[in-house]
Amino acid sequence: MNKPSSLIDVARRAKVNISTVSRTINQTGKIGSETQARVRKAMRELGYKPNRVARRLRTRDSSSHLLGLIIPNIQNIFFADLARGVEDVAYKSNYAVLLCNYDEDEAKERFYLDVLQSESVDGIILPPIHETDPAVLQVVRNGTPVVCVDRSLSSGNLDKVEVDNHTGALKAVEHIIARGHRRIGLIGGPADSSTGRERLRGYKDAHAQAGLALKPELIRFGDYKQASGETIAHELLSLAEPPTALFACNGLMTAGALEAIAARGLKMLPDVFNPPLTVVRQPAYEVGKYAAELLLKRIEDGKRPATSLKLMPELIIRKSC
Amino acid sequence: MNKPSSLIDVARRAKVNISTVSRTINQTGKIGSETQARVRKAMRELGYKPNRVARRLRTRDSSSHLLGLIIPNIQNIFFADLARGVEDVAYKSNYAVLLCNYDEDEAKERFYLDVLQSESVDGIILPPIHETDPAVLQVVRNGTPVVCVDRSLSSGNLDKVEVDNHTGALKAVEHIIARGHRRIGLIGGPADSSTGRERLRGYKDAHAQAGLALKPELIRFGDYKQASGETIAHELLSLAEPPTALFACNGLMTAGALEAIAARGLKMLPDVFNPPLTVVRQPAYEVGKYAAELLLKRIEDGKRPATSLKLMPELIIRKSC
DNA sequence: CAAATTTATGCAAACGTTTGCCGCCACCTT
DNA sequence: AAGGTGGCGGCAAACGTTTGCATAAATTTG
Repeated sequence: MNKPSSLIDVARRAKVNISTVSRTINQTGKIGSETQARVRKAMRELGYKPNRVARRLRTRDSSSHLLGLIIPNIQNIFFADLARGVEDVAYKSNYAVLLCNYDEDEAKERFYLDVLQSESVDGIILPPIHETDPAVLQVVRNGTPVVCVDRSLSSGNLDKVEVDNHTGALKAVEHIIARGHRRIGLIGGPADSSTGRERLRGYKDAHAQAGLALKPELIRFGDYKQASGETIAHELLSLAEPPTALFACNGLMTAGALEAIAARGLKMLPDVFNPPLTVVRQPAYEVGKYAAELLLKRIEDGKRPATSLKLMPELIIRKSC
Repeated sequence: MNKPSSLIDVARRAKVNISTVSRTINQTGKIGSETQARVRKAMRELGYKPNRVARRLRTRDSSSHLLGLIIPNIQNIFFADLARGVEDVAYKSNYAVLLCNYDEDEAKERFYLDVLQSESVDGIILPPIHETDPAVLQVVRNGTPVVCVDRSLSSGNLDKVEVDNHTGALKAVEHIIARGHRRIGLIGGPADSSTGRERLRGYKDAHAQAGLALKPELIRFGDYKQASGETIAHELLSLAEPPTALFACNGLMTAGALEAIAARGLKMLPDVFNPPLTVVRQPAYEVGKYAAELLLKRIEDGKRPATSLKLMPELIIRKSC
């Protein structure tokens, strides 16, 4: 219950002014070495810990050592990995991370953007809710450094780090084709998401490269949630001429599709339909890591040109399930 | 780049003193309704957002509207779910959550405890690194509300919410026994973790209840990581008289065990060894939710008696893999 | 050796709130 | 008519820092 010691306590004990203490801590200004030693000793004896809140209030520009991370849902492994990447580089630079889940809910996103600004975070990392997100643009206009991840913002040239979804899908479908499949079902992402569109493009390009015609009945769009993967898989497998392989556009829909396959598995001869499970590993941790690095650089130098990173996903080829 | 408006700006525009504005916002003190209306109008017009940092600096006691959450690793689904539970109730009460991953590293834990105190969080939720965690006790002594989750702290009667690991393991092993298994391999948690010990006790009690003798060679301890699950599963399956079922003490070790089984699956006749995959679902989200609720209550009333919740895990019975 | 410069430290304002205290006004009560 | 009461709102201090400016001492310079 004893309240923590402040600069004043340290100053009193070291018989100096508080500004001297502040300057020894921050290594700013000229302070004699013997004075510094005395101050340090006092700090040690009192167990002094600087108050980040006061510091944050005082210094408008950077140095608040706090980052904001706004993501749809931490329960999604992609964002958990991403968050971990952010947190790791933040920790290395003595930054803490304020985590916000916004559930693709614009009201929640706005609330958190307000909170983060109100907390004077040094910068914010987030996947914009859609390509022209006015709330985010407002924040950028306020001068808060922002790095976009996963998705991007059409206007405003911001730092961003994305995954090359087109190439990822392309390689995956190429691989499926190479394994001899000719009828590949697509469980796509929402048509209005950039990630969904890019993956669709990869699917189509792979077909084009192989000289394979697209079969419209094999192409369906879900909403990135498990249930839709299951539904669509059922639909596809119920076709008169079902696909011999499926390409699902994210992890949750893949899980749903596997449920569907398992449910039908009993009724089907295993070799009639034995889908090879190959996954496109999103470099989520790396996305977070690079985003945080970019953000820290921008915090240090607000004038540097915006850089845009595109990370390549990895194709992981597994045996059939 | 325009700096945000402050109480002063609002006060000027509404032609009142800043204290009047503050009091209208916080609904404290007596302010006439027409004055309030004028103030609100000014706030709206200026797009005023209160500065949480200044507020936090000023008010030592509670009302900083910030919670700290320190967990081993957000990539662990258990903690991701827990974090989500915390965040959801925090959001409902207009709190934000500062997330810290400490990786079971004491230095990191100390760093983050310092940061959280330095940020004047209203309270902290964490699984203590071990049962007598001096750093955490120090924080408690400083008067910061703390709620323990998952594991508990031996001394200091704190609010805590845990999972009933003993019953969970007991029910799971009972279920396995009921399915006719007599040789059940245990892939246990670390012997020095309370969760590991409790689950071991459940395993043993289930055997005792069924009048089954324990076979020491079937009981092995891992470290809750995937690799150890795989290694131990291989060991167990290599025994002259292998177990007919396995009970792994957490999700990652289960995954490792499944890898091992899959790797051997080709060489084994499927009906010789066909482990039923039944899982004990930890109510992680609920743990986080209740912990946050407890914490908010304690923030409101520091004198309330410490309450201790024990949540029951759910046995989810699946078909064999 | 006086003047100019550098070095080391103190002083006090500012960041944006909250809040105890005081005063004003209007309305009752004797 | 004098005093009391209560509603309303202003004044200013405080929270713990950082930092521009002033100043004293020490050092270099001409």
